Amino acid sequence: MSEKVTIYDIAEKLNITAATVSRALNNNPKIKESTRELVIKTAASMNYKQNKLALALKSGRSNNIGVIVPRIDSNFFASVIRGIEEELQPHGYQVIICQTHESKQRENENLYTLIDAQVDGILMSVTDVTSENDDAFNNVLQKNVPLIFFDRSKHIDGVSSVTINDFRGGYLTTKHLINEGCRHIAHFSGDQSLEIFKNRFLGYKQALLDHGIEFNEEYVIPVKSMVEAGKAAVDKLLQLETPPDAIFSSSDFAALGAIQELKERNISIPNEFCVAGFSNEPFTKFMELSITSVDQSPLEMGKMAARVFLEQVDKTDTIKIEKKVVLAPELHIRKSSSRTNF
Amino acid sequence: MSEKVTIYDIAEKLNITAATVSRALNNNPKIKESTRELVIKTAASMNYKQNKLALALKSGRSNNIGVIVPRIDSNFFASVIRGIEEELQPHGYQVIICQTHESKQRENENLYTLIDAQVDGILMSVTDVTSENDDAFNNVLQKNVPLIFFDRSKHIDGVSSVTINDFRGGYLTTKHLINEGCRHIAHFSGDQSLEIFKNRFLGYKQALLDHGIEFNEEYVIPVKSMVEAGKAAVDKLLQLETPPDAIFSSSDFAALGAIQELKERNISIPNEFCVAGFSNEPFTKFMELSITSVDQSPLEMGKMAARVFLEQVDKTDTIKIEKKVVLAPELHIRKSSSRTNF
DNA sequence: AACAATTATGTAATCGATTACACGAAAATA
DNA sequence: TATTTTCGTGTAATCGATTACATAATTGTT
Repeated sequence: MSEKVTIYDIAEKLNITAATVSRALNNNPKIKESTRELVIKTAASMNYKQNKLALALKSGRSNNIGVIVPRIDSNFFASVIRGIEEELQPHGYQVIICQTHESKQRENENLYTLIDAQVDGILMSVTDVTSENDDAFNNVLQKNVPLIFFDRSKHIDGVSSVTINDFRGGYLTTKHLINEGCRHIAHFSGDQSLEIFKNRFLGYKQALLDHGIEFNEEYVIPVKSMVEAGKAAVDKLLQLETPPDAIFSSSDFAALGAIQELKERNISIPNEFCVAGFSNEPFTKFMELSITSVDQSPLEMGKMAARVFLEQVDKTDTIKIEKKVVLAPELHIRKSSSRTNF
Repeated sequence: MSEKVTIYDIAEKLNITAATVSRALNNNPKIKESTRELVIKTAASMNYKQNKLALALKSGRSNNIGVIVPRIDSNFFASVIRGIEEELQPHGYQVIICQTHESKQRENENLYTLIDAQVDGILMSVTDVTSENDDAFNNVLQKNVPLIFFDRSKHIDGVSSVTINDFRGGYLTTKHLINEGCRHIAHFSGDQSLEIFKNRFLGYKQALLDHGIEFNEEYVIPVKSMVEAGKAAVDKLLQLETPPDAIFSSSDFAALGAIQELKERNISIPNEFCVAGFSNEPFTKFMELSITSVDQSPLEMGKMAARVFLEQVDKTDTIKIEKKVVLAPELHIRKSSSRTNF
């Protein structure tokens, strides 16, 4: 029962052609009103459902868009995806998810796979920008498939991006720490080949400069986005001749690790030491000692990326609009860095 | 440049037929070795990529599978999806994500949309089981598309599911609280029309019974999975004649709210009051007062659901294997309920 | 009434790949 | 050498929908 019903079945039943059925269902104005009604009624009664695959083959558009992220089980990326899905669903697009696990090879595979699957666009957060081999990206562009970067982007001509102002995020946070009286501010930096981390670092540096605080190379520690990494980094910092009195971490997880380590050493937060993170992961506000962090409005970022995609799709192929959307970061000041009062 | 290369282009170049090209590329044994090599080499040199849409139309299989969850930006669901994606990717399947936001209507829409998109299977966590209208589900089954429930399931003949033993989760947690000396254990329950919440409740009840503790209806509070809901529930509980001395919450977020409220009232945890949650959300172990919680092994659940799907797809259509996989919950005992020592 | 203009529908190609069937050529057998 | 197998390839239909073009049916015009 319930074998697939096609427009040919409807046509046969009504003694007309599949072409007429197709036109009737697509509101082609050349169809007699009575025929249209009859076809629509019959289609409904036969429980007809358009075969999207046939449509896709004919039109060359799959109505699927691909999203590539390092991993999906992080609040930030999951929220971005949520935003994308919510924005694109009403337009009839389905979202296909791929993860890179920070592997450039996986990223390339995913790109090729998505193109093979004939997606109508690719929204992604880049995994690795050091590689000089951009074949996979070029392949996407050559195929004229809209490509949009979010959060972690890469400079490629004709590619739009939606990011936050990481420089400003770093600047604001550092300035806040300075305002709280900290004068020896360390920085946990992520992989500086990624712009987001580079910019957070630069914002940090600029804030120091603007407030007459000397930049100290030793205070910058490369750190993975993990609790353990934060602990180890604190250990390292406290061995310095002049240990710092604050940390601006580009990762909430590392910030958490730092706090745990400082507590174990009975260093009082925020009195003796202030800590601020980045990303506004849910746990930062849940802690008893809530953690100051920079919100990246992931939901908004996802929606924005989706909107940029919608603008680019359907545009004349020849014109390449390169759009750079930069969202404002929002510093959430919490207990881990509030000496004044809370 | 780089116009789509088809097997016809290759055929033309080599002065053979598209059929031969197709067979050569598909390792059909009837093709002369020399021809095969030539075709493969030429295909590579022309940068040929198989059009998956054409293949999908011909074969009726899209190589996409749909995943429906209430929301993606929750650690649990995101992790399940991660598991699904990792397990299915090597088999050439792409994962399409849909969210219901706990709306039955959205759930139905998603089901129809995925079927329209010709997915090869649907893995989902049910949103609402109260509804008697199963048209959307029946539509899936009629179309012979494998349907697999994970976590939140629903009894439908021929539908497999992967869940955890929620009863046992509830039982273990409650027993643990009893072992810690609690005798008045309250329960934050989710929507009991969902089996997961029903079973956690039943496990809780059974543990009380088995340990000679009277079940008190007043101690069971229906609670949304939100921090605020937990606070309100505590407020309510403390007004009882005999307030409880412990809470087993079916939500980590509500458990967190409870802890916050108890702290505000200067009730000491775990000495005066023990709290345990459910889901093992990342924040539960990050808190200074870490929260006892039940782990649902979401990654494993996702992988398992994917494996069940792989078993069912390609099976003779007539045989309906109904597989019920039940994973073991794992209680993570933490500070919020550890009176003994930690 | 004869012809033009309009409207509705049919015919057939197309999207790109797969595959049952047919057929010619080469190899094996008698 | 004649005949049967085997092998390799070509022919053409198919998946389901869309659409340019052709044609039939209807209406309008003089």
